[in-house]
Amino acid sequence: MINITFPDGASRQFDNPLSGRELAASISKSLAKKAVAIKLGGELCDLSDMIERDVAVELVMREDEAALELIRHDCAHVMAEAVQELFPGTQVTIGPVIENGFYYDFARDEPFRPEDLEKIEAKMRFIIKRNDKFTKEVWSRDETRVYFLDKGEDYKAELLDAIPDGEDVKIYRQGEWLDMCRGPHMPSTGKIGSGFKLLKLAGAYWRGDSNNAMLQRIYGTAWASDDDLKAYLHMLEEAEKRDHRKLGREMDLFHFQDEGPGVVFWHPKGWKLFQSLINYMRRRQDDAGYVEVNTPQILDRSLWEASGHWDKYHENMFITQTEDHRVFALKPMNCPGHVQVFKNGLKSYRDLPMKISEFGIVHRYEPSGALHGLFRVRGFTQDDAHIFCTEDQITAEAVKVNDLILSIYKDFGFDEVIIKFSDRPEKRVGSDAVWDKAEAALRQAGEATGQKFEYNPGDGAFYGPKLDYVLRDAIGREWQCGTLQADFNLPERLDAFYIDTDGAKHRPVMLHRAMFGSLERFTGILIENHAGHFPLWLSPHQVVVTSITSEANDYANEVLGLLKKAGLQASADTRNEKINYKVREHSLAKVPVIFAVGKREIEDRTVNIRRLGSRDQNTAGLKEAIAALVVEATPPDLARKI
RNA sequence: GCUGCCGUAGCUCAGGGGUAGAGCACUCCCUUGGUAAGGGAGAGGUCGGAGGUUCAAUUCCUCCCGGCAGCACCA
Repeated sequence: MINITFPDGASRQFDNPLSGRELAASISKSLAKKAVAIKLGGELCDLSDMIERDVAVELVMREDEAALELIRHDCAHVMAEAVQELFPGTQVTIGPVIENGFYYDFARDEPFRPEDLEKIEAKMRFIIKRNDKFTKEVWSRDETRVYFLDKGEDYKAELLDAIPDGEDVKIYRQGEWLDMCRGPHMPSTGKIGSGFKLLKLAGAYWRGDSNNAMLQRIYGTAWASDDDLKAYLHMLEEAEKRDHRKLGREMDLFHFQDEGPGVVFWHPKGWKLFQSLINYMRRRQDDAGYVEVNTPQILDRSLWEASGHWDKYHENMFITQTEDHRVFALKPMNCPGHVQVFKNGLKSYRDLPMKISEFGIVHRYEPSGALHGLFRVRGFTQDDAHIFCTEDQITAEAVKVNDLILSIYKDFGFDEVIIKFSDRPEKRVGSDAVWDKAEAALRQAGEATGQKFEYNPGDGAFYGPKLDYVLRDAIGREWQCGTLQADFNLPERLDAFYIDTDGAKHRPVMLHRAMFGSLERFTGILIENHAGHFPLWLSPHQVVVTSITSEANDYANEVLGLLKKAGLQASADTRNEKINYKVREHSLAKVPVIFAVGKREIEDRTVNIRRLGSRDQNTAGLKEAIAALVVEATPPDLARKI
């Protein structure tokens, strides 16, 4: 007797094992038709799988959320068949489901061309229309190996060897074509429907290792319906519109040029925004007891050797040699410099914790392929700080850092923050005993914050474990910005010490921390998060006063003077253009507030106000309008103090 | 760094072995207009760089530089 329970709590008994399909049919014909898979004890399985034990089941319909990954996975198989049919001799490798779609990696000497995607897609639609049944078979290892090697599918044979002993080797057939696969799949290719599209071609290393051969990856997206596909493609277009590289140019914030790959030319407005971030952070850090320093851009090789950076990263450092053959490196990190500040002059336990901060400009020779607008650059500014403290102080200091980070993100409108704990990586400095201590201390500190955190094994810095702060932006993307790292190694390597109550030298612990991380990158994130529509306090160009006729030019300039006197970032547009033209231009430039002044406003000493994103206008007295903007433009931390 | 694609005016892009094109932006003139493009004229280019093939290269080939997508990397 087999006892099957359903999600609604109902249960049914069967005398003999039966398949999911039979179970569905036993309930209703239409259910059997609509079901595409079954969950057995929460695990997604083929409808053809036999139910042989007491289990909780859930039939999965094509429209169900759970079916989406099947649609995508099936789509990957169909794509692989289409590719092998169109391009004989191409080897298949792996084709997993990813967020919003799928990909399949192929091995083929000839590169695929962008126009091939259309042909492949057409072939896929043909295969889907043919509605081939997916059937599962279990093969022996030997016959599977012989089959794929015989077909010239060396990668598949290699994948076979990776399947753990005792696990079945499953083969899924669709018509004439078959693939070794973990499954599950829907009953037939026709269930995929038409809501899919091949998106892009890219190279990808076999098994994600850059020492291996490069395969060709084809990415696709797939959805339950054409409408869902359309919505997704529309979302992609919208995301493209907020691309900070595009907005940076349109809003005249910054530029890049060939002579400086990966380094930013900040324009006046972009720099204003950048300075707003620094000013804000400086106030927050001052309030939190940090002392700001500035340390050299270039330092002798020996210091980087001592810190361990040379050994780990010298290939990624900008190195310079002087006439006297001394080798200097542009700093890739601020920590060694801060240790020098700490070491200069004897420190007492009374000086701890000492929180040294710097808006440190660091340079890293990033691989050319990694560069990406402001998000990945070769020269950037960190809101870096190092807290020199005793082991006993770690928890309290970590909690303070945690609170500060969360408070700061909130001020920028990022309420959703994920925290990740990373422990020792393979490449590291320091003994295991020291790492044991550092990891335990940081983990305990993390727990003391009361925040939940995810575990991210092996991803720590080479000198210590870390807590990373990941924020979620307006369109759901995640950005790792803040970090808090416990370091027992660098103080040792660079011989930092303080005099404790016993009159003897002791090692301090260093907590490395950053909150924005890279100011450049954070600026890019803000641009994309707001799609260029900055809140007033961050906007580098807050108000433009437009004259409606040249008669109003003098008044416009007078208004401008008052705005500036009130500390607002403002300009006047007295050009000989129509108001429509000016409104359009400043709206496109994303100026948050447009004042329009004409005869009426001159007479009444008022301004007509139009806010970005609204077609409505309202008129207000000059003084009142400016006063209201001053309030709105006050940074959130200062507003709290008023 | 790797694979693929790309590089033409400030921007967005068309073109293509035989003296380089459009729209917007820019300059000047007309227009004084009440909330997302008023009209006209003008100026603007070593077609990313260096070699090569050719009577002739912006166009074809090679190398280099830079960008884009993904992979790898990210102290």
